[in-house]
Amino acid sequence: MGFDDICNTGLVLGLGFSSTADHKSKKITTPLVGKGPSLGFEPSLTLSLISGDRTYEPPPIKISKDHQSADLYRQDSAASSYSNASVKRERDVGSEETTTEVERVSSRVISDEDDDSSNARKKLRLTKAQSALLEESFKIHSTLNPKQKQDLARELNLRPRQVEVWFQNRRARTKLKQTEVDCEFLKKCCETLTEENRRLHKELQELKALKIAQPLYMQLPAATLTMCPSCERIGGGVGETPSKNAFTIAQKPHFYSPFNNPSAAC
DNA sequence: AACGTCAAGGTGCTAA
DNA sequence: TTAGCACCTTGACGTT
Repeated sequence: MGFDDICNTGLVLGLGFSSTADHKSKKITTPLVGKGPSLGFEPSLTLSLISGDRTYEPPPIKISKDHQSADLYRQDSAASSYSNASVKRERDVGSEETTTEVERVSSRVISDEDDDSSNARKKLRLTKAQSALLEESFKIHSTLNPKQKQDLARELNLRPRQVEVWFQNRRARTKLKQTEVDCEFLKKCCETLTEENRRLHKELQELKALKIAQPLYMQLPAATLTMCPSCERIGGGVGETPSKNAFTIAQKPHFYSPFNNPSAAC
């Protein structure tokens, strides 16, 4: 069952987050991966009727200056990105790496001799040792103060800016991963609630049919019906108002019936 | 060739 | 004003 199918039930499932922390908050003190969904916010699901005229609108796409003058930017970017020789010397830095790591990085080195022959932006790859140390540090603290950054950069033979960028990207990856986990969790919630909704609709139809089938004199007054205690929580009537019926049964629309299976919520 | 990954650049926001 | 961050994007490189 796809998401479109879920959304075809005549109901709208709202996915909300009651945030406990501003998403722009500066400090993320713990890595989020693997801690289950919704750290820092509480997912909330609401089922409501489709209003009919609302469609999903993706967030506005930001058009950066890059797109307006792409070619110019590429030139500038290529020229500026690696103008700092300290980036290019990064390969020499991981001299303690194994032979496989040497192989891994060999094609990425821009030697000083290559420097003036090509302005092309070459991708820096961190060595396994560097990545491992960065990961280890990230586990301890996902953000760095300037001193930690300096120390780590010195230890890794990288520029502080590179360490900073690595942590920024690492946080972004963590957040993306967490978002995917949350998404899966909410999809499951959606499926569960859709199924519950379907079941309750069916139960309601059965109750209505039962009521119609019974002779009028056999219908019990409301006061004699047994209310399902757990349904105290499930509010909201479906269908006609009680005042239209021969009997006024209810403030709570859903009553326990001995002819039906009790609610799964019970 | 298409796609995924990731280092790094650009931009806007916020707190100090 | 500025540093630091999130977010978005680019481009190089590896993999399929």
